[in-house]
Amino acid sequence: MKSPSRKFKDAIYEQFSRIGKAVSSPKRLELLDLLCQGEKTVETLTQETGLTLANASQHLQVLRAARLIEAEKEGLFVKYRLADQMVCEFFRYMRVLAENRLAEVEMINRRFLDGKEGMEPVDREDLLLRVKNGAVTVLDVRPESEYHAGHIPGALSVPLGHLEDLISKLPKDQEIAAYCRGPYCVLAVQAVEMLREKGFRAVRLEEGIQDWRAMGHPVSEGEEKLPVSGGTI
Amino acid sequence: MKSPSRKFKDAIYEQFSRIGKAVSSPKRLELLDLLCQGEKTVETLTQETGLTLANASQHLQVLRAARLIEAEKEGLFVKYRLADQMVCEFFRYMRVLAENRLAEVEMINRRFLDGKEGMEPVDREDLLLRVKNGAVTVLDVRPESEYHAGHIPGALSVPLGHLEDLISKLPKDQEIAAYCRGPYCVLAVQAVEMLREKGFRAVRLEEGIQDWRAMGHPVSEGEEKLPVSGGTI
DNA sequence: CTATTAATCAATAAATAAATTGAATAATAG
DNA sequence: CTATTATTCAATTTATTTATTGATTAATAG
Repeated sequence: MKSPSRKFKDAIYEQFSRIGKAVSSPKRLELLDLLCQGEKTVETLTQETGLTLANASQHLQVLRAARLIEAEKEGLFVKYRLADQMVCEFFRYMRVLAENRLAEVEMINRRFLDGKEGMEPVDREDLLLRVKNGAVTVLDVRPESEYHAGHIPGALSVPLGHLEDLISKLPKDQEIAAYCRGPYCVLAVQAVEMLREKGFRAVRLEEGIQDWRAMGHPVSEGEEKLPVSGGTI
Repeated sequence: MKSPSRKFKDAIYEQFSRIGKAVSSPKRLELLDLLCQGEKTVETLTQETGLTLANASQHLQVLRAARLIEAEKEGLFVKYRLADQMVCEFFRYMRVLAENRLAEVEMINRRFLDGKEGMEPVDREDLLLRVKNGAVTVLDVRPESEYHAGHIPGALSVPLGHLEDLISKLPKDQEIAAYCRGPYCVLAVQAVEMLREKGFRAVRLEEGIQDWRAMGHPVSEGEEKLPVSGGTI
């Protein structure tokens, strides 16, 4: 006995809720966040999230059913990627909304960073400016494939696992800024800890590449064309 | 056996998912959409959504637990409102994402408008320009309280239920543009149908006040200060 | 005080979603 | 062809969410 306009509204909000349902699970949000860094196979996503393979696959299918991500088979592997850059921006907006509205987010973050580096309140405006101007050595400590998918111009690709090997080649005279996937990614925190132990002046850049992009800054893809000292070491 | 950084991530994404869970129900999205138009009592929201009172109340509490909305008791009534304008922008972004990614949205919309007015492809850029310049008579056909909470400058408040009474006072010489809550609200569609039956040149402005605001246009609150012919009739 | 009204609470049944397990596909190598 | 590897499917258990019902609370009027 529903009116036509009631049916219409129900149908429309039902559609909107498909997006909501897709982003209502913590694990799916983590998957989305990872895919914002670039395309990945199911296996990679499984390892990064700590899910079982079948479970990860199912979550990915839920995200795909909501048209937030796409899959493409490449040989034995299936590569998943965002269906649209807009999805990344949506996720980012959701993250910022959570940061603004949910005091718990800051609490959890503070508790985790307590004792670790990165807590010291760096002047972020100033840091970002120096990063942009190349006045600091910028390290991208994410896996290499994510660096290739998009990185801060001039940044060196030094995946965390290789930092120990490459650390001797880094310039001692200039300050180092390490960044990774964003404020809730732990790679850069660990990189800075290691760098400081070895006597480097190192700070963590909280922004991920998507934050960088959202601020209107340019993003490089693939290898760096070394102007002076950029590129993979 | 979870590592500290695994625990940290789980806790963080768990928080993000609170937002996602809140917007994973069609009815809660409808409630949010309504609250984007201005604060409302539980009773009003119940009527608008077709929910039972207890059910609406429960959904509102879910939204409140996610800190997306706030409640304030005023006498016998409880008024709910958005906790932050950002919530409205988030909802809007979600809506646009759904429109872009889910073909079903356009299909449902087209099917509903089929036969009704509003289908005719009006030149929206041009219409918006004329609305902004006051070259058309703009009718806000939402309930009066929503008009007061925010409306297009120069628009007349003519709630749909009063349109029949006030229709004789409207200018016949100028084109009329009716708007309501947004592209999926049916009030303006109905208003335009009625206006055309009475011989007016009338078009529907799909944009709601939040779309208008998002486009960077000014929004008026309260009564219109009639410059020439604005304000409530 | 009692009656009225708006809203919430509490308990339940019904529907959905999540994680786990083992089996099934699909692409490729040998 | 068989074996291997990456992924998905299907079935199940468990947990969570939703809508409904009736009782309860809170503010106000008489």
